[in-house]
Amino acid sequence: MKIYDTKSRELQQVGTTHGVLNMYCCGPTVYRDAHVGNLRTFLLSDLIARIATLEGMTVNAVENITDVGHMSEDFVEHDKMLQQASLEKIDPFEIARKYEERFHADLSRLNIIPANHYPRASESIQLMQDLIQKLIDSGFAYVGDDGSVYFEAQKFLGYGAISGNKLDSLKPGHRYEYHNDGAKRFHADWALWKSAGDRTEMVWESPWGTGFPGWHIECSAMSLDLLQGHVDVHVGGIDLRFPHHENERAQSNAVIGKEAVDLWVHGEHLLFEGRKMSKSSGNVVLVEDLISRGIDPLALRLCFLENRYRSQMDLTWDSLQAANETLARWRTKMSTWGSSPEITVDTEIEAAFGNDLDTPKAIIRLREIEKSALDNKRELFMYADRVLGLDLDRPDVARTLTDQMQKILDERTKARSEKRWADSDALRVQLEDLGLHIKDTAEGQSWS
RNA sequence: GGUCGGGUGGCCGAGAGGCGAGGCAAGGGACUGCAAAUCCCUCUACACGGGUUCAAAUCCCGUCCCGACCUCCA
Repeated sequence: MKIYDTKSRELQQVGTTHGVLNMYCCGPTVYRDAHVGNLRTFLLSDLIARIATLEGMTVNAVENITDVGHMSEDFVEHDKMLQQASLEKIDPFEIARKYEERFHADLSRLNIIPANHYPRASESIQLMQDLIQKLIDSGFAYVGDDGSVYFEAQKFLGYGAISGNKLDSLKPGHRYEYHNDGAKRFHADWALWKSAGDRTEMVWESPWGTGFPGWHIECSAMSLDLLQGHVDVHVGGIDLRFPHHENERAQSNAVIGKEAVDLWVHGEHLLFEGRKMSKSSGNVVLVEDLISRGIDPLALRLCFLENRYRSQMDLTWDSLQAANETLARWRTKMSTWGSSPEITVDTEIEAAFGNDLDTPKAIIRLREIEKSALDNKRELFMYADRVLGLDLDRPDVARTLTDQMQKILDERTKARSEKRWADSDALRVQLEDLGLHIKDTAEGQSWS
């Protein structure tokens, strides 16, 4: 399979190390629920893993859980984990565990296959300290007079290769208020270890005093450790391209003396009703919100798959509704096409998957197959679903009827047999108001 | 100011020099007691101005507009 690499800005063949595809994905920060935009990125790593598996590779996927650190890059008092903890009046670690659990539940509702490892930043402190020490020893990092340890950006040649930013053109304080506190030697230097200051929660002892890790170091530490020093594919949201991935690359490469990551893959952002989904825009949508509107979470997955992962996509309630109906129609048709669990490879779909995850094309092909006269539609759909993960072979769930529903259904059967159409129509409206879909056929009415 | 990516029919969205993707919505038809579901049909576009070419939505130049990132973010 080929995929677009942000660093080289072209399609690259996905490779393996000793026969295993080592993939690292920047995971969630667990101080709140992941919204559907966050989930789009995690779907991206799921797609890569599924396609690689389908192509016969073995996948070793790591996704970190950020439960400490990075939200306080510049303002200690604004640490989001600690803020949320004081808001919910529980221990910050409990907050982290709570939202981590909910994160896994959301992944499962979107049929995202779990990664092999979910390392927590808070449990990788020693790894990070080891890495920081190595960076100090090799002259890439220094201890500031504020007790924090900083990475010296200018020491790493090639800084900016992923984002295209150059150190010279990074203006200090272009969008944020730059505090020259004197500890950093250069404005683009970043903290590897932050001095605790007044903080008493989520802090650790270190050779440089009590403190907590900077945001970027956790990904270097965990990926180098769990993936034996080499990442074949590194996944994350487009916003992480700079500074997070730029800094991560500098740290990792400085430690191992070579390129730690082969391919950098970035997922574009999700807009909702025309605007970037974010807390500040007030348009955050959770998986819960879909469910409460009667939309199958896998309809969201279908919406995502109908758009290229590298394009910003505008999600709307209309598109979710349309996907929900398409999904229902496909499942109904699948059940009329038999019950075989067999798959048949469709070469067009196979090629689309291998060509930079062209799931939109795969879905177009699926619609074509749906309307065709082929007699192995089910097998072709089953094949596509290995990657699409839409549970296309899920049987219709039998609805449980309430006594009231059963009573109205019985009345309507009677009315229909007596050709009292006005009564029949009125009863149908009643049933529909109760949430049933009524179909009248030659054999009588059916409901779902 | 720097770095990315865009502007395609009522809407969403592929395509990347020549055969008008597809979906949603809408309208018409078949089916139905009427519906629903399903199936069939219909409509049609490439931001603007130049240029290259036998041929441009696609390439080149210019203009306008939009979004993202530039030290919080998936």
